[in-house]
Amino acid sequence: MGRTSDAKVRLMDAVLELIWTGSYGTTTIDQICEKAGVKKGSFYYFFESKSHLAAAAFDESWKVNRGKLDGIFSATLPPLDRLRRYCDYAYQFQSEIRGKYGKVLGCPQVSLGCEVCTQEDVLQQKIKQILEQKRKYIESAVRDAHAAGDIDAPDAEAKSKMIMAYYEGVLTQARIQNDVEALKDAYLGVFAILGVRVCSIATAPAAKVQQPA
Amino acid sequence: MGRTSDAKVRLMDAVLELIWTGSYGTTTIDQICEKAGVKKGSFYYFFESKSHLAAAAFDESWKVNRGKLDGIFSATLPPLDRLRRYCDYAYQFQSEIRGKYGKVLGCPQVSLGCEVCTQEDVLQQKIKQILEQKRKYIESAVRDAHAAGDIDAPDAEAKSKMIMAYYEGVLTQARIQNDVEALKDAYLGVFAILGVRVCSIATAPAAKVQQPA
DNA sequence: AATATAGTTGTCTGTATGGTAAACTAATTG
DNA sequence: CAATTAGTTTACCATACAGACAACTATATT
Repeated sequence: MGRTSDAKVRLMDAVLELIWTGSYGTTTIDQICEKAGVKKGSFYYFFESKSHLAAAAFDESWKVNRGKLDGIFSATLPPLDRLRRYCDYAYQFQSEIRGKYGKVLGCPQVSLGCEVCTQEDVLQQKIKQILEQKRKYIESAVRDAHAAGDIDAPDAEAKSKMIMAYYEGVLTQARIQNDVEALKDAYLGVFAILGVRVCSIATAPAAKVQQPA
Repeated sequence: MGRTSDAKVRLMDAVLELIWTGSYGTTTIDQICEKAGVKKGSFYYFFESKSHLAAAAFDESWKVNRGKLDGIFSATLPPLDRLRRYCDYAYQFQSEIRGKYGKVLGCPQVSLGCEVCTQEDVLQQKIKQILEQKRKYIESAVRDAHAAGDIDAPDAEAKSKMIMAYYEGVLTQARIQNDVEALKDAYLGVFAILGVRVCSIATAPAAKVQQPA
């Protein structure tokens, strides 16, 4: 074995941040290399193109992020609490992002997916796949809520697609408007879609979502 | 007066199509000029930059499109019918687009807004402004529905924001998934958000939205 | 220490890009 | 028809870009 380095992960971190804070199209390989502190030769040693790097980076990032969602959507929690926590998490997280970057950045997968879906097929497939996995969390929460008699939603898949559209829609709006406030009440929309009488929930908000280290 | 030409509108048409079918970042001035059949010198005669052209084009396009929404949201129609028609329109329109371009393209304003919001301020403001105007249609429909006793929605603005997030979210998903099917049932989500008992509506679907010439 | 492996660097090339300037052409008006 | 205005074209420049490559360095294994 030769020596090891973290240049690969630095490149992945860099591209994620550049795409998220800007866009895929305007992010250049030179920029990525500069931010990562990696020379262009090394870039081409590790990745064959910008799109391959981006796909790898989103894949890797999702593996990490999944753990957070596993916690939020823990099966030990009442199903509607999980959804509530998911909304709270979005607000919390985007607020942090706003503090860090001065801007609300929304959902990386949707932003990138929306931008490249007609152009970059490999990347596009990766994004679709991640978003589909995200939806599964919602779907099983809805199914559990129905089974528990909390809501009437025999078609959990259909409901989860609605909620997903709404949730990602709110995040996209937050990005475009550069405003986190709409996220604060996002759960109201989710519960409305599910036909939950919100008053009974609003008085007992879920505990704050813990940020992992 | 010297001679006249339609090079300006050809440029605006071209940039709209290129951004919508692709993205803002990857659309070059040379591409725009080629598609419009206009030389680069002429481009710079009419517009000072790509972003200025895009802003003008979106502005102009919105002026045209507004007429369509005025029809869909006609105050003479029952308020919930207006929303239903709006959803039907999205499905119809995106289906046409899919036929024409082979791809579902979603909402131009959201796609562009999401892409450039951290980078192009002029453009960003224009997009925000158009989206806000779009929302107003929904808001007044919700207010009228509440006044008519069809729904219980004392805060029409808040509800309209939810519906807007959902509606644009469904369109964005349609683009990313390249699938119009979710749009067919979009009205279900809208009515769920409004707490409408959908069964009573679903049996009496609104008339097909007419396409203006 | 020898050698293979893993990682790094600076440089080079061809092309695409935005942007400018100046020459040119067509329509309109007095 | 001459002057003016509006619109068009071509040629050109500097820069930024993706991508390739060959030379180089550090580490691990034997």
